[in-house]
Amino acid sequence: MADRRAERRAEKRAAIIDSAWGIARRDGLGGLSLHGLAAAVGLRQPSLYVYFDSKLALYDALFLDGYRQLLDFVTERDYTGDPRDALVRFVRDQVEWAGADFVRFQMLFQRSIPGFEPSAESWALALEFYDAASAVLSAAGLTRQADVDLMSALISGMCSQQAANDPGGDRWAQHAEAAVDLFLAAANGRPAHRKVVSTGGRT
Amino acid sequence: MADRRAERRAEKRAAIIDSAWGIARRDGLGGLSLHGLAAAVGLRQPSLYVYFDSKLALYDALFLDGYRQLLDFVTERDYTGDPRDALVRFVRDQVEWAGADFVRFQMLFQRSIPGFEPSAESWALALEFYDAASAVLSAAGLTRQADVDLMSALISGMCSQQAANDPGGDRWAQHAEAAVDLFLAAANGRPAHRKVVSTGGRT
DNA sequence: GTCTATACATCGATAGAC
DNA sequence: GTCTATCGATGTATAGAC
Repeated sequence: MADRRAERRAEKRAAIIDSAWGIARRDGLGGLSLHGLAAAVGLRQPSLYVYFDSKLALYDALFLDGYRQLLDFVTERDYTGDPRDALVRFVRDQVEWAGADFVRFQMLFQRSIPGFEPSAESWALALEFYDAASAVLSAAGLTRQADVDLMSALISGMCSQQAANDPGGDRWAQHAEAAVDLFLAAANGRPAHRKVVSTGGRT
Repeated sequence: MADRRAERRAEKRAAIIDSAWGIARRDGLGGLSLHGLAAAVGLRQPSLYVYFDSKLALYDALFLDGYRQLLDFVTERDYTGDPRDALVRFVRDQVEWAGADFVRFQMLFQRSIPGFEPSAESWALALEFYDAASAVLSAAGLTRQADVDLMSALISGMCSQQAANDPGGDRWAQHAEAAVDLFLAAANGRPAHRKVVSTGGRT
């Protein structure tokens, strides 16, 4: 078909985005420049405007691409089966995924670029991920708002620390099981009212 | 004596730093410019070089000032008394403090400015804070590396979510008690103990 | 210590030829 | 679709007068 052109265009766009990730990993997200990016893909800077309307549009494409990667990563994995085990795997996967690429994590989960707001289309993909994550938590019995808020915060914190302090490692990822069991122990053995306790001593 | 001059100089430096925080809150940390900052304090841009050697030095001053604020905040509070209650107060205070100023949180705990690395002097102050935080955790019985890593991650995540999603609110801060009790219930129902090494952590 | 003037670089974006 | 050329803005930093 005559969509040969659109296809090659999409491929080139993807190549530019890949290259942008590489530069961002080296120079930081805020250090990304169109001149440098163009040079890296064998173009002159104005030619990038054939593929992106503006620099913010490029950032939006990165945001979208990052969530596409994350969503692909999540959907190609199996979080069915025993809900507790699934949640453990989910947490470990998330932390490892975050630790694999700090700037990608930064782009998706932190607000480090002044003036950048994801487009509605990109944000929709982000919401898809949050829905998928909610399903895994919910299946394991974490449905109360407080539980979800806290578990989300813990996963987020583990990802952040892993990405910032031990990129590529597993110092925080290895605590996935402990993290999940903390919550499940509390959520399962919870009567109407929580009334603890802590003697300060040990048993 | 003739330190009148040094005194006024320090005051002016502090005024510049305060103004810089205000601009950063409005334009983002990366959106801070020396021209804009100078105008805001009634100076011309080159005059800022009397007070700061470079823009990175200004960022370092902000980093230092932020940790000074945090350390003042922590030391003026009382985290003695019942260790569990102290830890609950500590967590709540931290989350509220983070939620009070997103860019300050961003400067202290995220790496959003390409090329900026805190100086050794500034970093020393950061370590003071981590020591103080460790003491509060440790007093409550959280001494194992895994416990400290996870509790740190949870506090960090709560702060991050609070600052990014509910600035000035208390959606995450109100879960301080639940967060602490999760950990203490687990830590107390467990025979102890291994030795812990320094966390060296940063979010 | 503050100013004017300016160097000098970088950057995002546009116009128009090919 | 890619280029050359260039604009205009911004931004950091320095020199030197006062």
